[in-house]
Amino acid sequence: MSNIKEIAQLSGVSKSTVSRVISGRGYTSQEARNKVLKVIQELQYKPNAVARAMVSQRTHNIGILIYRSHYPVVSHPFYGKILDAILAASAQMNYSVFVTTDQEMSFRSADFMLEKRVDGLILISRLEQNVIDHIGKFGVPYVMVNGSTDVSGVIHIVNRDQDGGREAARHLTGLGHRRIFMLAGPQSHRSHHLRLEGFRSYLNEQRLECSDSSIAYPEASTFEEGYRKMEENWEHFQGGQYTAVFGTNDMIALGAMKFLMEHSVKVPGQVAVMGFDDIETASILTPSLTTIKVDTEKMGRLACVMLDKLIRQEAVEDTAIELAPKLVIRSST
Amino acid sequence: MSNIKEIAQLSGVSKSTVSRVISGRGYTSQEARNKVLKVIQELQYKPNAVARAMVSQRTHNIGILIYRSHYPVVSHPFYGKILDAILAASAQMNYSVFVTTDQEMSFRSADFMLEKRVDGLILISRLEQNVIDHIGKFGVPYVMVNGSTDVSGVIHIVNRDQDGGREAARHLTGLGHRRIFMLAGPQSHRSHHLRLEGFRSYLNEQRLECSDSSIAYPEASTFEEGYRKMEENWEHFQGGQYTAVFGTNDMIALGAMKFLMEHSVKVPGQVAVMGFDDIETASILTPSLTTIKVDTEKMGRLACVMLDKLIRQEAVEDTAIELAPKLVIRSST
DNA sequence: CTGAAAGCGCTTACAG
DNA sequence: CTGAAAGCGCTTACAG
Repeated sequence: MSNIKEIAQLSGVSKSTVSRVISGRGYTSQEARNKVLKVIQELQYKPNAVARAMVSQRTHNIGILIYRSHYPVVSHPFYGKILDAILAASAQMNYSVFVTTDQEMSFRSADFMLEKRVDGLILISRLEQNVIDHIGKFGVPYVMVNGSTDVSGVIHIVNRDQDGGREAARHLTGLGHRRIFMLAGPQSHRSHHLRLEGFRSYLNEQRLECSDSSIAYPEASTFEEGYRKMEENWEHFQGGQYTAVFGTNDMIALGAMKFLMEHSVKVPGQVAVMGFDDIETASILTPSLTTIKVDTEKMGRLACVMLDKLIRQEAVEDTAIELAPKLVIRSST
Repeated sequence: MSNIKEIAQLSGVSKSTVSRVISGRGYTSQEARNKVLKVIQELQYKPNAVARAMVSQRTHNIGILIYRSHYPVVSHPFYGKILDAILAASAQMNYSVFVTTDQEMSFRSADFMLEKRVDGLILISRLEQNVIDHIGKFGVPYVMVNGSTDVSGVIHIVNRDQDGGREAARHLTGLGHRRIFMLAGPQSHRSHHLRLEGFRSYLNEQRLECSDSSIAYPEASTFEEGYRKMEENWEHFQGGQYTAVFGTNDMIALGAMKFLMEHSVKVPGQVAVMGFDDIETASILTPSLTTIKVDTEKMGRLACVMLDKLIRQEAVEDTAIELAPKLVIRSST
């Protein structure tokens, strides 16, 4: 590939002039400009971004870190959508993005990104405090998406999960359901915890029963675990006169729904099922799943916008950005 | 962030020595090594990969280009899985990866990657010949995944789609189906074309009827289009005594299945439905979908392995790498 | 308006 | 075994 030196020689000017023509900064004569531009065309010159980064101390690259112990990661129906939004937004803002996934919660991926001198980092989902602390030490700007941290002042974009939980409870009770079985994902995860909390708080306010025996805790937020927990609690469920199931995410709800249908339970006729997230599968299934939609598009976009502000050292008003969830009524309730 | 110069000063040696200690190349005394390593520890020094790339003319970055006009891209149930595999494999091989998605088939994304001086490029899915030609001009190694090109000598990793189509036909006819309705995605796309071709060739060999009226062509390979085409052909379908539907991908098949179920057709009792790809949703739905599994994991991994060979200028035996599809029997047939 | 020089943070021969 | 120098491809003051 050609470089600035070659272009300078071929067009009979100095490297400085070539640089000025390309950047448009500083004075250049019309004549010089024409000659240079012509040679650039002919050689199909592509400026070397590595060299530029070297002198400007800015790579215009950002890194996305996703820690997940299980597949899918990028193709995850929820996180993948956030990633899609980030990719679209960052392209518009002229950032290239490194996507890094890590099975274990190690420093490896983070260090890699640090060595590559990314301008900033987007941390997706839950990650351990020590990783956050580690990254914080190097002064590289970062934002968190759909996760939380104890470090104050860190920009994080989250869904109003508690409100969403309440919304779900309002919808189900509004339909007349009084005995609702809850399948709540890992409570160490902010979202699952808050969704359950919101759901329960609404039931409590309405003076509806909501005992601990009405809650089962799948060990992972997966379809399989949703199915398994429903199976495990099948006898209790039948004896408890439940008329509805609430899962703290769609996958769990879908797993439970599958189990119910396999046992000839009519959904929503006999039991209504509701999830949270609004993944694509939720709308495809028969019956399609009623759920609480998380605005993943906005999450991803805002993550980029906020990170860009941090990178450019602009003032940032809010450190916690909370997005409004939205009830999506389909045919499972 | 600290640099090699700072480390040299603090440990009382030259930059050259520091560099030698870090790289492990060339001689260094035990004493010098200890001093340098100690300072590196204290400063939490992270070598600047940008500077290294500058001198070594190798970034150890690769770029993934995905052109798709519609969302989802990264979270696409099929392409996302390939991407996941690429990410995992490239991390193992110490490459960082830029993920770039583009709505239009422009040079923009490709040029961006070229400017970043990636060591190589992975092109996913179908892309127009002019984009491939453009990339080819710059001498950057690239491989294609799940796509095809007229340029000879280009490494491409594909599924044996024709074999898969035949396998599907064998399965359905083996179950006794004689009248099969086909929903074939965009025929400009290699996969959809070959899958249909394979399916038809098997029927022909078995002297089974396979007229053009038994085929409908959804305009996109989506759930919605599968549904819509089934709807459009509903009368014809009912009149034609069809007992099975074959979709050239799962999404199309799923759309058709949804329509059938909404019209009280028992699947597989009255009509069997079969897809292609084996996306996650296929196993989740009730009834779960019988399909032909594409080895996306291997596709992604091989793409990295082959690209790495090209980058290191190793000899490459085969230019076309074809993976074997696998029949996955579930409950829709 | 233009060019020579210095410098970004490294690595790699080359002397010593 | 070690250090000074040159160079990777740019940009940015600075002189002219």
